[in-house]
Amino acid sequence: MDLYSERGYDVTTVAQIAERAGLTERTFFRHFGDKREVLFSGAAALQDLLVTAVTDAPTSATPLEAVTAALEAVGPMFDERRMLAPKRQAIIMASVELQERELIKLAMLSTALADALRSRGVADPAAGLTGEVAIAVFKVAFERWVEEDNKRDLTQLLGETLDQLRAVTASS
Amino acid sequence: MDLYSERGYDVTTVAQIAERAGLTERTFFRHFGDKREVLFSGAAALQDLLVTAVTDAPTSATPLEAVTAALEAVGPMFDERRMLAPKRQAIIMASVELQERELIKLAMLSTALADALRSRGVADPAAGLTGEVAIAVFKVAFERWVEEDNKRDLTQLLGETLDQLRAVTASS
DNA sequence: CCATCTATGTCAGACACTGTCATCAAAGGT
DNA sequence: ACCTTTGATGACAGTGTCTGACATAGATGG
Repeated sequence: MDLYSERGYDVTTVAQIAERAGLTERTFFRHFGDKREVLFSGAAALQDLLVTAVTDAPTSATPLEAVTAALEAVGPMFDERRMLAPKRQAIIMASVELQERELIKLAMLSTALADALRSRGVADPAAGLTGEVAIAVFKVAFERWVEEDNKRDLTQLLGETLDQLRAVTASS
Repeated sequence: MDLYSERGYDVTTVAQIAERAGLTERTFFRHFGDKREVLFSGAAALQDLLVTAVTDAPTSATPLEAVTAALEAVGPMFDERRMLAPKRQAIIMASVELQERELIKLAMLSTALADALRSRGVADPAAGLTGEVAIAVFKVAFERWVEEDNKRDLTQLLGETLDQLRAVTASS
């Protein structure tokens, strides 16, 4: 991450990363599938958090309420690391390649949420849609959080964005 | 696309594509930014269609109604080419690389929609959120359309998915 | 008839990533 | 203590993507 910040993602070679880490280029690729994956290794933990929150939501909760609980669960995780997240995000925003990786990770979160909802008995068009919508809310809230320099908690912004969602989709 | 279908995306080299097209490898990269872009050159037209639909929506339309009009506008475009779309989608679904490219194209559509909404005077959290939600609806409807082997029109499925969206996000 | 522009070919090279084999150290069983 | 096995690393060669630089040919336009 230091190298990506200093010189930029696309101009730093894997050889340079390996050198600074005191390893071989080959060894780097044994730890990470590719050059981008270094920045996304934490995605698995995030997914676990989301899925267990949905699974543990009360049976009476609607699909939207279940994913709302999941979003509330991940908020604090980011609020704690509010120092690292913006630096990481700046790197990602400077590279299309990295944005692609970020998007597919978010898509994986969406399908994981949808699967968790199906395990709760949610029918199929609704499950997939709710997963997508939850990630949409996360994306928008996270973007604002970074733009505002973390002046407000991500948790709070997630709540506001969920309110906005209900307002926007309210049948007129 | 023929080569990608026959042998698979990742095992076909650009040299093979260039040979079948009667060109040089170098020339291929002058026409397409990379190996994946061949399958996504039509995204620009799709974006234009969406944006103009939002722009041309009546001033009285709510943000959600405006993007609904946009989705209704792109439906027929896919229903016409219902022969080509599944083949293309099968190729994409078989390759993570291609899915990444697809996701970033969809994300670009989302931001284009959001920009068009802002031009209509929609405030900022709502504009971005509505763009994301519209793309979420498109993704879910499109997935069903392909799964069902185009038995129903995409236009119809988009309408149903929008209904599902309102049902799912209805305040309880 | 010349100038200019555009598309293409040719070549060399950087870099990401993979397969393969060798090496070395830690772990564990007898 | 000795052997075996396992896991992590290094060394090395090779393929494929993508880029930069230069040359060439055909089309276009004055």
